[in-house]
Amino acid sequence: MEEDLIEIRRSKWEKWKESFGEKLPEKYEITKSISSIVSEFSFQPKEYFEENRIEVKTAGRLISMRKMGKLTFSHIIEAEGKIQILFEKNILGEDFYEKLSLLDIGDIIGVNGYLLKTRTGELSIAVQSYKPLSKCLIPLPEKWHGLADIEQRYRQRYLDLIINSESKERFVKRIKMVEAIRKFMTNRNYLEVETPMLQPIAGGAAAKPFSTHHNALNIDLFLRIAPELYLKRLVVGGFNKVFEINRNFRNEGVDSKHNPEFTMMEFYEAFSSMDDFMKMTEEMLSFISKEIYGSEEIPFMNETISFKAPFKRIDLLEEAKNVLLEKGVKEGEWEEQDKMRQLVARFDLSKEKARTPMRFLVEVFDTFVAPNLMQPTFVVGFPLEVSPLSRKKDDLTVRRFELYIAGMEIANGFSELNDPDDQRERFISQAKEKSKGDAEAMSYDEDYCLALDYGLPPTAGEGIGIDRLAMIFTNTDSIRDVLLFPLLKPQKTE
RNA sequence: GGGUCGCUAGCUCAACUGGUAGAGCAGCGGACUCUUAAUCCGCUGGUUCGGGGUUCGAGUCCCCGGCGACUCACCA
Repeated sequence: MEEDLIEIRRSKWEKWKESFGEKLPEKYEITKSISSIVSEFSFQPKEYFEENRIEVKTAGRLISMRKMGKLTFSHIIEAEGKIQILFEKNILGEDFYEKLSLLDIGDIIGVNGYLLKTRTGELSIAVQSYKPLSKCLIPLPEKWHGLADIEQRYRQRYLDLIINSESKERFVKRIKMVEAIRKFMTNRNYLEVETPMLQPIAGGAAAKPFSTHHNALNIDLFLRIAPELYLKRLVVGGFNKVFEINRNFRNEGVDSKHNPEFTMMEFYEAFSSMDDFMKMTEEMLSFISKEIYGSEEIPFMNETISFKAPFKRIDLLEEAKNVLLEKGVKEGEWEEQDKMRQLVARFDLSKEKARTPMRFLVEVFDTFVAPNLMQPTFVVGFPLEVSPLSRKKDDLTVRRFELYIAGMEIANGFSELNDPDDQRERFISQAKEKSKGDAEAMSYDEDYCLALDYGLPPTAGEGIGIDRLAMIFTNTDSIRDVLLFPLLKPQKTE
C-alpha cells in the first residue's frame, strides 16, 4: 500500500521536469518569508489589498489542497509561519492549473503572486506562478489528528514539527527562552565561553561519566559531567564574569526528568557571593517570564507559577528535621547509627545514600519536602559532606543553595571554595568515599587545585538546568518533549 | 533492572467469550470559483511489531524477543 502511494508520487515527480523545466531546482529567490508576510500585512483591511497590489515571492511546504473546480485553496507553512494560497484557473492559465495535479501534500513549492484577503478575511496569496522545489515522496500523517504516536514523534521529529504545530511552538518557545537568557547575561557584561567536553578527569559534579578514548594520544577521556572546574580556572585567569550554555553528559538513568545529555548554563562572578546569585536568579527568571509571557506569572499544569521576587527561602536541615518531628521521630534520634538505620527502613529511603546522619537528612528532604515545592523556592543550609566545592559556613554546612520549581531541582549555586588546602582535603575525603564504593564521588583533581594555588578571587557560581527550565516555561511534564532529539534505543533493523 | 499498559491500512482509531480484519482522513477517477476537518458520487488500500506454540480456526489465548509510555528502583 505504502509502495503504491510512493509510486504515484514518484511518477508525478518524474513529470516535473517536462512541465516545469527542473526536477530539483537549486534555489528559489524569495522576496519575503511566510512569517514576515503575515506579520507585515495580516492587520491590513481587505480594501487595502484592493487599492494596493503587493507582489510577493515566497516558498513553503504544501500542507493542504482544497479544490473547488476552477479554484483551489491551499496552505503552505514554514517554521514560524503559515499562509493560505489561492490557485485560480483564470490567473494561472488552464495549463498550469491542470498541472496542480502533479503536486502532493507535503511537497515544497515556491509561489509568486499578490496579496489579498478572502471573504472570511484570511490573508492569502493569489498565485500567478508556482514552481515545485522538492518532492515529498512519503505521505504525511493526517492533518486533523496529527501524529499521535509518541515514539514516532521522537524518532522522526521532523514529522512532528511539520504536523503538530503545538510541538513546533514549544521548541520555538524554548529557543526564545535561551535567547532571553543570553540577552540577560550579555546585558550584565558576562562573557560567553566554551570549555572542554572531553576531559581527562570528569569533575564538578557528583555523577557517573561516559568514558571514551583518544587514539592518537592513546589516553582515556571522559565526556564532561559539568564545566565547573574549567570555568573557575577562567576566573583565576581574570575572566571575572563568565557563562557557558552547553551540554553535560551523565551515564545514568533515563526518565521524564533526566536525559543522558542535557543542557546546562553555568555562570561565575568574581567578588560575589551566593546571596548575590539568588537575587540575580530571581531577576533572570522574572526577565525570561516577561520576555516569553509578558508576565511574571505563568501557567504550569494545574498551577500558576509566580516569578515575583523574592522567592521563598527555606533551610534544608530545618525542613528535614521538622518532617521527622512531625512523624514522631525524636530530635537527634537519627544521629545514632542503629536508630538511623531503623528510620531509613521505616521511611523506605535508600540505604546507600542515607548512610550518615547528614546524608539521611538530605534524603528525608529530597523525599518528603522537595517534591512539594511548586513555587520557586531557594533551599539553603546544605551539609558540608555533600558539597565538596562549596565554601564552608560552619563545621557542618556550606554556603550553597538550590532552586526548586514544580518539585524539580532547577538550579544549584554556591559561594565557591577558594582555599586550595581545604579543597585538597575535600578531594581526599571524596576519594575515600569513592574507594568505599560511591561511584559518584568526585575524583581528586590536582590540576584544578594548582589553579587555586594561584588564587581564585571570592566567587559565586551557579548552574541552571536549561531543559528543566524549558519544561517550566513551556508547561511540559516530560523532558523529552523539550529536547528535539531525546535519546532512544535504536530500532532493530533486520 | 522490576511492575503495568501499548504496538492493527500512509495517519487516527474500531474489531464481543477465539469465527470472513472495518471506518474516517490521505490516495486514485469524476462534479464544483471563497474554501479552511470543504462538500457530493465512485474506487483502491493489510506480513495485525517479530518469532514460535495451542486450536478445525488466532488481531484476540500461551511462550520468547523488540521498541515505547507510565511507574518503582537508581539517578541531579
